[in-house]
Amino acid sequence: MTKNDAFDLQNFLPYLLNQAAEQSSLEFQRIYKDRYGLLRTEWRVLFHLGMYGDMTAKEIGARALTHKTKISRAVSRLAQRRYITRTRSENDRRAELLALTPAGQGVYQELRGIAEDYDARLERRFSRGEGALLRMMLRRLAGLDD
Amino acid sequence: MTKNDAFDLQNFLPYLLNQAAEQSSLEFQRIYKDRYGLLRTEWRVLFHLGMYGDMTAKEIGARALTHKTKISRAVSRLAQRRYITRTRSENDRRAELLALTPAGQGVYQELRGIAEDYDARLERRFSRGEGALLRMMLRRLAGLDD
DNA sequence: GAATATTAGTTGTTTTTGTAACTAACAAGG
DNA sequence: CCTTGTTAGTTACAAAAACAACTAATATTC
Repeated sequence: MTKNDAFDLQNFLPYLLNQAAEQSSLEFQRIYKDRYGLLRTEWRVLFHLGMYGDMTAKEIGARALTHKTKISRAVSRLAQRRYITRTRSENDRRAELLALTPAGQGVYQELRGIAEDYDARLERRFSRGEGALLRMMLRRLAGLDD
Repeated sequence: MTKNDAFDLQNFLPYLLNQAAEQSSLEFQRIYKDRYGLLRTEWRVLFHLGMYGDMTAKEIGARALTHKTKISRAVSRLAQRRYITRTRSENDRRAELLALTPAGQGVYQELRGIAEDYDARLERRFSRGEGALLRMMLRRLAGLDD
């Protein structure tokens, strides 16, 4: 009658994922937050532009699986800080093309270095091969491979 | 000069962890949210009590790595719905011992079943052994093993 | 054993998020 | 064209989270 299988909260995947994500995000944020006061979505927008080149808010939202209002607000704040510019698109005047300013480029470069270091530090917690497998599984769970 | 190593946002662990966590949490919430209208922290408090027995808000916070104000508010709402009772502790009258009511037990049992099913469904996305490894790595990242 | 510091939990205020409704531009069908 | 529908992005309002300040009880220390 009573379930005696090994289900445990500490092994429940959504719970574990949340804990791990929160933990590493907090730890990572402690490194860069004070530096530039960027919110997570702002950080993401910055990285998308820095890493993949100019694009519209919509494209960022699609890639990052993030709702457009979140993107919109992040873009506003980044523009206010003069990290990005917004240029209305020629062919579709609803959309605007986002691009990093030199200042934004600088911030991106520095944050990217920090991210690489932090990532490498996390990687060191796993044996060779484990890290790659972990990333693959997470990508699958995140639906990034679809 | 230019970094040409393989760093990619789509492989950055904190980013991936967040995406995966958000994705699975949202999906899982869609299953139980409408059912009982529980918020995530409320769900967690309920599960801690159901799974590990009566304890104080503080203990739950420590186990779940959750801030006390979040726990406090979750406890209030659970008590309002008569899912838990709060009894002032004998030896320390600041603390109160939390316990599930029969109604709370019932909800917990049902939600636990749902959780087990969902977890099993996620597990099926991975080959034998991968799932266990994933959980282990996540526990390590979450700092649950310390 | 009074003064001080700590701890369990709550409450109030500010940020951030989620959701819906909105504007302006485009697309398609008649 | 001109009505109807869709899309990019914003804004307004409600829900939730973060953070700080608070109360009341307990520990500590001199």
